[in-house]
Amino acid sequence: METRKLDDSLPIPLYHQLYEIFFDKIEKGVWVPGCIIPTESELIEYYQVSRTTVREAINLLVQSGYLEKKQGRGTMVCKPRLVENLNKLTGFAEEMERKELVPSAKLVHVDELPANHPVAEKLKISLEDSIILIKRVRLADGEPIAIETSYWPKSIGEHLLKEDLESVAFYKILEQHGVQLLEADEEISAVAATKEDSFLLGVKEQEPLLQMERLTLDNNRNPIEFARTKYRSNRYTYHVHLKR
Amino acid sequence: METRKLDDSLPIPLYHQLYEIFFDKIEKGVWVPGCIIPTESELIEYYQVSRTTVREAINLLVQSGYLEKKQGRGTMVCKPRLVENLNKLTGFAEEMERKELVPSAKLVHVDELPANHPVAEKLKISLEDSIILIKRVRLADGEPIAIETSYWPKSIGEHLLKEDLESVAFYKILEQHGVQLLEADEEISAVAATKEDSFLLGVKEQEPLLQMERLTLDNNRNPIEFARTKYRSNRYTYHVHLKR
DNA sequence: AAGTGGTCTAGACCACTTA
DNA sequence: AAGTGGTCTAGACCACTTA
Repeated sequence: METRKLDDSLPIPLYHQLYEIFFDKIEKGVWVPGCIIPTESELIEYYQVSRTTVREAINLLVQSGYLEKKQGRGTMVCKPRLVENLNKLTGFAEEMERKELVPSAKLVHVDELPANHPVAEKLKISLEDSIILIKRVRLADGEPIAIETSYWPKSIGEHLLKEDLESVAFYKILEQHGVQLLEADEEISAVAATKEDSFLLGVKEQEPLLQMERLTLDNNRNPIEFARTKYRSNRYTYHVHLKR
Repeated sequence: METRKLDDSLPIPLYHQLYEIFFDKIEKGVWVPGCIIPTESELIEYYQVSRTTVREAINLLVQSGYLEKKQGRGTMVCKPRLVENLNKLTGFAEEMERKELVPSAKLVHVDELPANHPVAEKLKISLEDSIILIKRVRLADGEPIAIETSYWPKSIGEHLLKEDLESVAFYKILEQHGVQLLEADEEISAVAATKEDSFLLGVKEQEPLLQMERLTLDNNRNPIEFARTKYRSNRYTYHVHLKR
């Protein structure tokens, strides 16, 4: 039996106190995912409040995805959301760790490019500056998943070149050097595997690959990275969560 | 003066009819961004409904970011969000209109499938129910861009079948019938064009296409659509905005 | 002081699901 | 047929903003 009750004297609205009580029950597993919670009538009776108050509390939990209502059937506790890390700016390594795969990298090529290179414009590189290119094959549990070609302003890229480029999560390194990532825009398309792609990834030539071009900005909205990553489509799917 | 009124005989809830009226006023600029809309009392008086009904309608618009309430002051129309069209759940037609292209559709196939079809599980279809399949080629400025195969629970799909399937934005139709879209999850991958794809889109066989599989949920988190859309990758790029 | 939206009650009839 | 949540009404008192 539940002991916690509502307190009319608090400045917190009753429906919000109820919301917290319900939230606790879900968190603590008193209300088990997949099960029907008590009916509105029962909650009204038990907590001695009006239907409006019960419904407001429940609606808050429906909106945040903890409960699901079904007319005629009842109100159910949702299974905990599996992901919700979606739409977050992460690097390959972080993403694979989330999926409980072991990320690694095989270095293909490093270069320093002059400021007249096509990507200089995206990176807003000044004419005296130059660009660091790092091309790697990315693996998960030892299996090649993607080819990642990243371009960095020299001031940023220098931090990376001091590290072991085969074992490194670039974004974590940069954050350790005080580079604060803010956001990124990506363009996603489908491309055919070139001869080199097919060699590096072990796929057939012309096989469809998922290509992602990303421009990443720091907290001052200065570009710090342009990257083109081509994924083996049968090994990697891109997830997006959209709201109306 | 406004002429449009509520119709008690419709199967659409009053608060939803009110929501549509208010939505129109915002869309058409009758209620100007930054201005305070009529008070709850005035709306109650004018539309002859209860406060609950007015508040439910307004809350829908607050939730979708069109209105902003302030206790003691009133309810204000929000300034239109500049961008943030990214990561928003829109249909093909809405998306093309935003890009100032003229969207259209060519119907390929319509069908009713039994509840033992593989997508029934995604749509949480009960065994007595069935599934409406609508397959269309989507065009922008008359040029084929994508093949869209959508699956709907019969109760939802029926609304669509009454419409001209070649000229229609499905999501808008559904919203007119009181179906509130909430969110969607998408999986994006690259696939090779099949023989049929190549015929419908006018591309070579095996050419890489960008494939998007979307499961759309309504406000009660019930699935209302599963859709698989294959885009010509040279004509369409998917944009994503990520935050750290 | 007057007017706004915020919270809350008590009640009614309905559509939908389940037994 | 009984029980669920969905919709709707009429009313009350409150906290907050503005004049």
